Amino acid sequence: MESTAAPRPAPDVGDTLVDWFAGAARDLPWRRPGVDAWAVLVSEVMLQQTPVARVEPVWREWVALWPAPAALAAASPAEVIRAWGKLGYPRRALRLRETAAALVERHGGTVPADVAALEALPGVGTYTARAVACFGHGTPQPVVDTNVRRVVARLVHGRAEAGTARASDLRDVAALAPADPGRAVRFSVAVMELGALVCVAGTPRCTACPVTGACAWVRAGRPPHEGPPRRVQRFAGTDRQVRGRLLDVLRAADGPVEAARLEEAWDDAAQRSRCLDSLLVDGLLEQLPDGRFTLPA
DNA sequence: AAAACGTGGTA
DNA sequence: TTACCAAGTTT
Repeated sequence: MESTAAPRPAPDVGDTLVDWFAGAARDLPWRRPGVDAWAVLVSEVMLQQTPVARVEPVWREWVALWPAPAALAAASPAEVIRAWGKLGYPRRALRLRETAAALVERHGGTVPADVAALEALPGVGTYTARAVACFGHGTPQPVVDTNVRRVVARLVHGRAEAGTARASDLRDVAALAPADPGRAVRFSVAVMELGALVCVAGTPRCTACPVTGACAWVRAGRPPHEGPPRRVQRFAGTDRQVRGRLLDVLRAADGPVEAARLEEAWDDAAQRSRCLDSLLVDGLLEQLPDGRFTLPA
């Protein structure tokens, strides 16, 4: 016992974040009460590398069209690819449909809460599996996405940027989580939200941060990133752009299209042909006996 | 383990 | 205008 005024113990970081989240959280549709694990799974897959603002309208459409795994499993690839719109990485749409079929076959048309069972689903990796268990089923799970890796890098390790994903990230967030299960669940979203709104990649808003007093990076004087700059992947001129253009033609068309129509989408014949092939291999496209191309029925 | 995989908003 | 970057997964 100190005889003088003891310094007030720093409030627990986990609890502080949960309390901050209560007032600062965005009102996102998949966070509303009554949203089931399937709808959460759909949102998580759509949110893989795609910003919230673009996901919202498409997510509403999907959960209205296909409110359960069985409904999506019964849809055709063509319907699913069209409904995916321009969210990007359309293989996600196909995999989500495959996941729906797997849920019907292996889990009675329901979404399991077990992380290993979730990770066994196509297009569901370590992040998504934990996110679905945690946010979809209310099972406390440490969750590590790009936001969390950045928050951990700064708050815990005092580094400006997260490097490549490390196995220790999971342990690092888990160490901050409140013991109470309900609060632990909210903590997992709260850390992501902090990374999305405050501890952002560009210019972090440390003055608005609820845990700036506990931040190792701030304490170190916000040192800049050391090491090689992370290079951003090019897009213009890549096969990704060509595939996007090609698929865009098919999505817009009412039915099968002539090969000539696709030639207008990209000049380089060799690249166009290569991309057409890869789209066929991926099951995003189909070629009819008459040579025309179509979305897979 | 690096690279592929879409798209569009923002600084 | 270019460059960064957004709730990753797969090969």
